[in-house]
Amino acid sequence: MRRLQPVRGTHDILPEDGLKQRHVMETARKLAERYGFAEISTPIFEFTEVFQRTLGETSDVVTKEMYTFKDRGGDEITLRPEYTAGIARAVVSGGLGRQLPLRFFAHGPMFRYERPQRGRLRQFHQIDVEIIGVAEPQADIEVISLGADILEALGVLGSTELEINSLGDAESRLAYRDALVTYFSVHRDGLSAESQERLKRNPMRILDSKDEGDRVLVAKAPRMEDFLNEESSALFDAVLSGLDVLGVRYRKNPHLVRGLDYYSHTAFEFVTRELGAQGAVIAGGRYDGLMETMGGPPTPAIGWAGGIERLAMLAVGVPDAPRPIALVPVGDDVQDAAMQLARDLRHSGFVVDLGYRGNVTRRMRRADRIGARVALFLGENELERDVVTLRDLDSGRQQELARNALETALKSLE
RNA sequence: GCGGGUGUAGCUCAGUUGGUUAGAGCACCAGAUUGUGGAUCUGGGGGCCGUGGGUUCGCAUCCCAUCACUCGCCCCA
Repeated sequence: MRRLQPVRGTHDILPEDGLKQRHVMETARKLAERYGFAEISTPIFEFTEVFQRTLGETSDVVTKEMYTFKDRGGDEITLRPEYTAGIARAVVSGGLGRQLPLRFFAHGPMFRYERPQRGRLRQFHQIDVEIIGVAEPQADIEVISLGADILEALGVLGSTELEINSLGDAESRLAYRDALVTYFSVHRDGLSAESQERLKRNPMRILDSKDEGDRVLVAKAPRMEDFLNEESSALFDAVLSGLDVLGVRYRKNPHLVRGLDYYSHTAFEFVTRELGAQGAVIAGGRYDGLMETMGGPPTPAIGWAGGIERLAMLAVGVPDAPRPIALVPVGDDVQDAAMQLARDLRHSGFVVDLGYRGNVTRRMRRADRIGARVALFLGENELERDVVTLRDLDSGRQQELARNALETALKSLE
C-alpha cells in the first residue's frame, strides 16, 4: 500500500453526496416503477466473455478499460463496465425469455479503467432501464420519456438536450458503413491521425470527431438517413413522432454514434454542457442483436444508462435529511429514562438524537448544529411528574407536556 | 494512453528577490453560562507546506521524479 488513500478514480461517498446520490436513485426508481419497470440486480462481476462478446472486440471499453482478472479457480472475471450485458445474460441464463416483454430497472456500481477527471471515475454508479422483447417504437418512446421524466424530477431537464439518431438495422448500417469507408478512404490524407485509425477499426466513430479538419470532411460525408432501409426509416419516424406527441423535445444529430457494437436503430443521449468534457448524463439505444449474441433467441430490446454521480452534481431540490429530535437528559440519574424515551419515540417513527455526553449547554449546542427541530429536556424535575419539557428550536418557545401528550405534540410540528 | 494547470490547517486561501518559531478567515474544542442552542467575547488545539530525491550555509519558495486532483484529447455515464 503506497499511502492510506483510496485507489485512483475511486472515492468515499460521504453523507452529503450520499444523500444526493440516493435522491437520484430513488427518484429514478420511483418513476421507473410508475412505468411498470421491476427492479433487478445482477452481480457486479461476470465471466469476461459476457462483456467481450457483446460489447465488441474493438470497442474502447473492451480493449483498454475493463478490470479483468483471473480468480482463484482460474476463471476469467471482469468487473462490469456497464449494465446491459449483465441483464441480458440474466435473461438468457434465467430463462426469462419466456415472459416477454420484460421491463427492468437497475442501479449499482460500474468499473472502467479510465483516466479520472470531473464526472469520470473508475468506480461510478449508474441507474439503468431496459425493455426487452418489444420491437415496436412504443418501447423506444417510453424509455426516452421515462428518462426525460427523471431528469425533469431532478430539475436538470432544462440544462440538458436530447440528441437522437438512428443507426438503422444491420443491413442499413452495413451499407452505410461501406459508403463511409469509401468516402473517407478517398479523403484519407485529410483525416486526423486518430480518425485514420478509426477508419480501420470503427469508421462511424469519425462522425463525432472533434477535430476541425475531420469535421469539414464529415459535413460532406454520406448521411445515415439516406441509407436507412424502409423498415428502419419507418421505425425512426415513428419514434420521433411519438416524442412529438408527448412533447419530449429532441434534436436530431446525424453524427451521434455508439461506442458499443450491440446498438442498432435508435441511439440517443441526454447531454449537458455543465460537466466539462463529460457530456452525457443519460445515454442508450436499441440493441436488437444483443440477446442473440448472448446465445438466446433473437430478441429486440432497448434501454439506457444514467450516471448517478453526474446527475447528482446537477440535481437541484435534493431534500434534506429529516430533522431529528434532540433528547437532552439533565443529570446523571436520568440516563436510563432518556434511553427508554428515545427508543419509544423511535418506535413511533421519530428521528431521535440522544447526545452521548456533556452538560446541557453542550448538548444544546450539538442539537443546534445537527439541525434538530426540537429539544426534549428530561430531568429529575420532569421524571417525578411524568412530563417532558419540549423546546421548539426554531421559535425558542418552550412548554411542559405530559408524557402521554408528547407524541401528538411532536407529530403536529412537522 | 497523450498534452496543460494546481497541490500550504478539516474547508477557502495568504506567504516578499530562497532567510529565524509558516499565517488569516471559517470550522473545531474549552470558558464566560455545571437545567437551555443560535449571537458576542476570551482562550486553546491543530501543519513531515502532497510524497521522494536534488541544488543551497539555509527552501513552502528553485530543479527532477512521483502521486492526487483538475482542464483538454480520447472515450463515455
